[in-house]
Amino acid sequence: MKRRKVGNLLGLAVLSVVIEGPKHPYEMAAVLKQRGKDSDMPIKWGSLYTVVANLEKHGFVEAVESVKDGGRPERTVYRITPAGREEFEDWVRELVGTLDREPPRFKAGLSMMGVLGPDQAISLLRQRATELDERAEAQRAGLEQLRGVMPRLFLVEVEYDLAMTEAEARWVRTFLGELTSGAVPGTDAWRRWYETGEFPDDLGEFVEGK
Amino acid sequence: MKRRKVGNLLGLAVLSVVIEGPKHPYEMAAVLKQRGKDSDMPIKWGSLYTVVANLEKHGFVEAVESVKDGGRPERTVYRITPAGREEFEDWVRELVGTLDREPPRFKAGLSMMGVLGPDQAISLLRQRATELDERAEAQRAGLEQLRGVMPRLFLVEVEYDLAMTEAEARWVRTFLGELTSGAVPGTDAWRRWYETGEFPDDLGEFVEGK
DNA sequence: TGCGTAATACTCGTCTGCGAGTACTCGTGG
DNA sequence: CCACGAGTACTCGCAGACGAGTATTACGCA
Repeated sequence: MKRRKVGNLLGLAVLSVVIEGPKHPYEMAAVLKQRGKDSDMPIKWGSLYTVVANLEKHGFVEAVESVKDGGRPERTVYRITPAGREEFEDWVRELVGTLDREPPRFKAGLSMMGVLGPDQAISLLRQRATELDERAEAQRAGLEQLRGVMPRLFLVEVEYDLAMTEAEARWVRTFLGELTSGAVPGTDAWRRWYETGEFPDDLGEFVEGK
Repeated sequence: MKRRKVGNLLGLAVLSVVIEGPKHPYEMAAVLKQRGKDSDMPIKWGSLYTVVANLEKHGFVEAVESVKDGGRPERTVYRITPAGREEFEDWVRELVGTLDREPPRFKAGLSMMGVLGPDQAISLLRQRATELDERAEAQRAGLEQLRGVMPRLFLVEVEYDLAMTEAEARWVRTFLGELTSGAVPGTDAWRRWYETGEFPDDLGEFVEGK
């Protein structure tokens, strides 16, 4: 038995809008988009209908009616069920309350940075640092602008995002500093390894530093 | 044309081991597992063979031979190609140098925390904070222990992970502090909304605080 | 010597995700 | 007044991800 009957996060988004009233899939997507949820998660049309169908299969939503409004294609309107409400809350509870091992891709990159050699690594990290700063700046601006319009409580997730961006930027900058100032032992051995392609059979080379 | 011909991160892992010498799939998995890569990414057997096949299809690896060693099932041994080497480096370059919008699930949870009401939210956040501390502690311990054995350069990704865990823990604690001390306006309106199910039609309720 | 269990090395089939199409309708500018 | 582009509302089908199964051999141990 797997964890979640419907695993796609888009399913959560669907529940979150359909909880406010019955909707047909296209409308759900429209609401999501209008609320800016699509910025972190562009709506995938293919997935939307699959996900809604799955939610229905598991009794989290049910079809209410098929409206033929004007000459438009037939629309099936769905409504959330009590089970769906339950599932939604439980899902949010899980998301907020527990850590999920979902390791960031950057971590994978770091662990394989060896192949690039120190010089390239440094320039890439510099680039990342710049991008992080830019993103943080954009987030700060967006936040500032929203602060007048939206209550603080609705901005929490943006604040979190910003905090994390800043933290990563700080870490990258710190590491970069150590790397360029020669505080990290083994950089020379690393360069040699990159240039010759031969891995030093003495691991000690990486720890002495020159 | 999509970004990456083989998109699965497992493909990167495969390249990273096959670059050290020809291997058959099962052996790749074994090496990965032995190096502890499987802790952040448990090997999915189904994916492994699909991914290797795809890598072959796109010319990143090639079959070297089919060995019949002992009575064991036939094994197909793969070797990396120059294109594969190129792809590997390029992939790592991308991972290190650029930001990928891959929004954390916790962020989704935060943005929907509303349905839970403030009290439940607070207790869940406390739980998360505890888990974060535990993880950080475990990472610190692991790091300390590895530091004697492995060169610093090979521990970078763990250091990054730790820094991020600590940063998140700090943010959660800070937010929790604000929430419980009443520094966040609108908490009462939030509770009322949760208890009655009625969303205040005056958004101002969330901003006045009481 | 025989038996159960772990390790080896995959194969198969399902289920999901999603891009690309389809078809219809409404508004508007020429 | 009608052609065309933007919006509406899906459908289809492929490709990738993955779990669960399969078959064989090696090994410990009673």
